[in-house]
Amino acid sequence: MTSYDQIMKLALERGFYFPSCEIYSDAPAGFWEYGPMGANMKYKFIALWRRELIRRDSMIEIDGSQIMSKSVFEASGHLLNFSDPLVECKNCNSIFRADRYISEKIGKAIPEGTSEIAMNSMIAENHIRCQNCKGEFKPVTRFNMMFKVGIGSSHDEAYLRPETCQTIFVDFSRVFKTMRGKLPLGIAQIGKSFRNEIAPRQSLLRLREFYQAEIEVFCNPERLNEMPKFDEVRNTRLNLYDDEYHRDITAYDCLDQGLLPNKLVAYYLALLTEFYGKTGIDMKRTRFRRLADDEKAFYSLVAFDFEVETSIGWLELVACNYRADYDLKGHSSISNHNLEVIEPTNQTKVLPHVFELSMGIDRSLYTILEHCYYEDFRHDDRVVLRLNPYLAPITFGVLPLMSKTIMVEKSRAIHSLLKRDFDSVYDESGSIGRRYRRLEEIGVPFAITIDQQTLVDDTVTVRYRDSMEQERINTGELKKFLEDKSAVV
RNA sequence: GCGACGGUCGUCCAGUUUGGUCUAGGACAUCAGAUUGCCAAUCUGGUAACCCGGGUUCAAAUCCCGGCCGUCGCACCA
Repeated sequence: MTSYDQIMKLALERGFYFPSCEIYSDAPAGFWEYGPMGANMKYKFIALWRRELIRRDSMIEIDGSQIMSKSVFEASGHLLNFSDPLVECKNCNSIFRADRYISEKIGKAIPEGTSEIAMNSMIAENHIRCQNCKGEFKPVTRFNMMFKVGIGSSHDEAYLRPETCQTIFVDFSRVFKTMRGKLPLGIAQIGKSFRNEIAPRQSLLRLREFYQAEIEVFCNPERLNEMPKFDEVRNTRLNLYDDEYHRDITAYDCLDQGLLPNKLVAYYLALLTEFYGKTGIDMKRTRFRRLADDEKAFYSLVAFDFEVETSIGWLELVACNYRADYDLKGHSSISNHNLEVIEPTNQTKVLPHVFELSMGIDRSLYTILEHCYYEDFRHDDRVVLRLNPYLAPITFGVLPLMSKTIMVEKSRAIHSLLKRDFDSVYDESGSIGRRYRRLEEIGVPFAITIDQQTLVDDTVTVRYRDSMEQERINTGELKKFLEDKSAVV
């Protein structure tokens, strides 16, 4: 069984995630639910993200609408660019990407933005037919990956946002003013985005409805190397990959050797590296890959994907795009609002540029599960999810050594003292060994066991998931003990 | 979206070839009880499934058609 299958099995059996609407046979692909364990883990992942990125860098966070008006996506370019021209064979229904197919057949490049009409004439003039069955093609159509929705009784045209950042851009002016912003400023958002993928696959890795955590750093393009806080991360080590690997190289050296364009970009890539280092992902299996021009999104000037190696290959977790003034310029022009801000040092107006860190939460959670999954062949092949305590969906379990004794009553009392401060479970069912194994499998880092001695001196044992070692703790000190042990370090 | 293959308890699998013996079987998991009392012990009992819709037939998990989902390949992935 591959690692992906093992994680899938664990997710289904233990309530991390499972298909949406699964009791109905018309449940569409690409929609998944987080069960109790997955939802808890997601909350903790977000808490870590806030701590290590938002608070650390003094960013500000908003929470915007998922449905946005048509004009937003005219301005953002998604109505035009976020779609593919397709041709379909009348005979065998094969579907091809129209521009690429024509260009392949006539040996000439088809420019972006070529109209459907023009492409239809090219097909006719060059007698292009289906390569599978020689059938004729239906007229070229466009498939837009945004979900269209109708608002109100008149069904006014609007769309589910295909990326969370568009709300940040349209809110930028008000947020910047009301929060007394100064460049560079990170504005962040966590939420759902929606893309009508043609073929969603692999559970959490390619969804039609998914969580993003996006950070848009607004900056003055003239001052990308004025970053005093860069010194905090100058020795942070990154893995870069362009034509060749540059492993374990400090942020400072990346700049020095011209591998990264400026201090602002280097600073945020380093910050992101430090964040992911705390998630339990094996950083030796990660890299920032610089994208070639033909791989980049239409709005991106320079792009680095933060990728991680998993059982199904390299997986993109974060897209880091230098979007320049693409978005603010577009929104400014379509909305007729001036989105420039004042640069305080010389009182000049500037339209900020944007460097974006666009993180896929679902993919990140999957990767954490996979990298933390461990089969301990020295102890009955036990399965241990070695999650960092601050990301574990459950922090501890309370277990009476024996059921049907006064230990049960004592255990419940101890659980009551702690359950409001932590995510926890109480379990008296089955042998003590079986209960430890159940907790290990869902990554519970600590097991508190109430035994004979507890009744005598009010101490309990705390068992560590990974080492299986135990230590005795006074019940009065448990809360502090657990807080200390599950703190982010 | 195309093509190939597949879909049976929470999970994995048997049964489908050759329709009836399937009131659908097993393992693990889970629940209750007994027993034990610090690392998946044992025993007893229980809960629990034929992806959905239509068709053929005296009879469908099994054959046929359509849909949905999954895996892989192609294409797609702003």
